Amino acid sequence: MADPATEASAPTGLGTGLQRDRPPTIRDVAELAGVATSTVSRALARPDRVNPRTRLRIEEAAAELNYVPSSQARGLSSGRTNAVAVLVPDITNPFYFDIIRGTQHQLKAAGVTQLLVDTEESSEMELDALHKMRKSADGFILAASRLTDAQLAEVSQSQPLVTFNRASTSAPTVMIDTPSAIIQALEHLASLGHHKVCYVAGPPTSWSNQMRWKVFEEDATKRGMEVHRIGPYTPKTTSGAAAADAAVRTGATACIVFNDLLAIGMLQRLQARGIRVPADMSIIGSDDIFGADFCNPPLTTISSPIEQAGRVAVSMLLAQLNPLSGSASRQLAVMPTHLTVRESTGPAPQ
Amino acid sequence: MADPATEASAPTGLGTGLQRDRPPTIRDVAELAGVATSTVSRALARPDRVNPRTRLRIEEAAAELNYVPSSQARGLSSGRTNAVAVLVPDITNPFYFDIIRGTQHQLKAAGVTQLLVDTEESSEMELDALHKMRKSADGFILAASRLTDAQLAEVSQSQPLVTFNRASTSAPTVMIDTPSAIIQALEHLASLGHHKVCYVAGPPTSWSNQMRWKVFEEDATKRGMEVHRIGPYTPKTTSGAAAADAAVRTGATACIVFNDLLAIGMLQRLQARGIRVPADMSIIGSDDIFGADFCNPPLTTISSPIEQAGRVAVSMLLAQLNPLSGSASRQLAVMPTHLTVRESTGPAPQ
DNA sequence: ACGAGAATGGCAAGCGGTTGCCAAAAATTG
DNA sequence: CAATTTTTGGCAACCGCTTGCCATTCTCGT
Repeated sequence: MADPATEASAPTGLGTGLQRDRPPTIRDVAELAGVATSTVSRALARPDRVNPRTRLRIEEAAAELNYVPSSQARGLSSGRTNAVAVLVPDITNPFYFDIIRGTQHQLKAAGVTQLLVDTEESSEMELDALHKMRKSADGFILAASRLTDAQLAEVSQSQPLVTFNRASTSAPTVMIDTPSAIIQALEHLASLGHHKVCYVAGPPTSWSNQMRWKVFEEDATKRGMEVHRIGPYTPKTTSGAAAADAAVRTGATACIVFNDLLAIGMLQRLQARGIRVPADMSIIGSDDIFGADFCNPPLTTISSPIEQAGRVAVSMLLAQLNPLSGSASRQLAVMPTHLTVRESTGPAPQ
Repeated sequence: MADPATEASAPTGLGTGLQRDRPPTIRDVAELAGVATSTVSRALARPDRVNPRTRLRIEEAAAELNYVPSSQARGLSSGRTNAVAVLVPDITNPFYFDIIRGTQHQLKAAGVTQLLVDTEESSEMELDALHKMRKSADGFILAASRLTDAQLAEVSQSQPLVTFNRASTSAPTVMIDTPSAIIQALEHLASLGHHKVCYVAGPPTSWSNQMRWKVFEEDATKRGMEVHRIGPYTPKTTSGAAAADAAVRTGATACIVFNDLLAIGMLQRLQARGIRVPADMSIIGSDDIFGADFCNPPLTTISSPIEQAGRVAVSMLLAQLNPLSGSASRQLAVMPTHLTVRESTGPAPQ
């Protein structure tokens, strides 16, 4: 610019030009540093595209003005939003808190904003969010998606996403090694002498629920156990009572329960009814949520690094967003599981 | 525009112009509806500023194109972002889950996006987030803010915010009625014959911690009780062990604990040490978090409608953002508390 | 010392909306 | 039926930043 106004810039403010009335823009920085806005922009985005000396000047100017770029404007022109939406079926469920924690952590590390959405176990809300936010998020993480394969395939075509605990051929996925987990659990029960086992089912639309049942049935049958199944139940502690009653009625001596929430609810009901756990009935939960270690009795459950899963999901998504040269990004991550034996399982009665 | 291109618009797409290659903009809608972009914008924002017939045409066009306005662009030009940031000290803490749930719920109802931030109990991170996000959020909800009064005052000057569980004269606040809660708890203990009571303190920077202690000391002294105080402890179950040991050492027969997390941790430790609760020692927690009802023994605790508090906070913030004519917005909401007596409290020993 | 190529930085055209201002059209009034 | 007021809708200037393209300026090689 021709204006030599470089230093006579702030008759309004007090002191060094801080405390303008209006938040500083890139233009203010440019002016203070005596360069063009484009240069400022580049200095901030690709520091090596600019002379170190200039960059320094710009950085000082930015610091002095206390400049913060507008993510809005940046997004508008660049097309990126620097935000990722995390869709969970139920904010209320402690299980998802772990994954939220994981994603939050990793996203923050990458300087990306997390947009948290509760889809209320509904595929419609899920689709809706996916649609409405397509412009405000660069990518999505779908935890325990309720979408059909077809929907998932379609959606994943138009926007980067990774699914968690929901197999998909169309999008990168991070999964919990459920089959192994169920087998470990059955092995544990078998070793305790249980012959009649019952699967307490969760939401029918849950992929992992289906998966668990499938493996359960296969493996338990293979072991020559008497197999029962009850449910579906809403995965909340409040559904535990009904589940407990139904479980008792099957005559099974051990239950593998869709998740810990439901399992804890069952524990409460069984205790209320005077049915001793594990003396009369063994209970195995799944997820090892907060509380599983201090409920009464402490719950034997299938543990896995959920929080880490969240982090991995983010990594996979970010890899998809900024494809690095060379290495194709991973399409599938399987998180290991292990059985955490506590006090809700014991030898079969008799 | 003079171009009579109104209907020859989509030689690229298939069928009715859906499925363009590029997401439709307001311009596409305008063209399809045969109006100016400004009209489309108004039709969507202030429907009564536009002729019902025109509006209908526009809505149809928008629907056909599957148009979703870009929040980025909208934000850029309007200055509003339609997002609110919720800052919590620790995502890991179930207490905050409840409030997050509440804010999430109410924000969604208002069509506002929630930006969740974990400040890791640090005032620096809090300030930083406040600063960095000032452009990307219309307002802030600070849960259990760690800022000093001065910082809070300064920040609240430049951006709309409401604090939760942190008194402030400079910003609207929603609080838990702690004094009443503590008094109820002490009353309960007194009625059970306890004379030696101990306050188990949480983070020194926590305003509510200070508040609780103050009321505790006053009221317990007034009742002629022997008052002890231990801590500070990190409000996590893992700190419970140390807290339990220290508590035992004071000789107190009952503890009021900063929060449930810590209380549950203490319960575990006491059990491990063979100290019976409540026979040997009574424990009262605070917050009634998930798990307080099924830990062992179930925890007597101070309950309050946390989730509702989150909703109220959002309402107060939104009222601040869209000042309705007339009614000045509320500056303070105090959520009621009550003691939920479960099994961790009982008669004093002897 | 001269010319080629690399490094640096400016120009300006957007990105997709919003909104103040104004003109045309419609409704109301005398 | 003309004059006036109210609606309705278009124009165009931004909002703050990014980026393709091009003009300078540096660096070197010879």
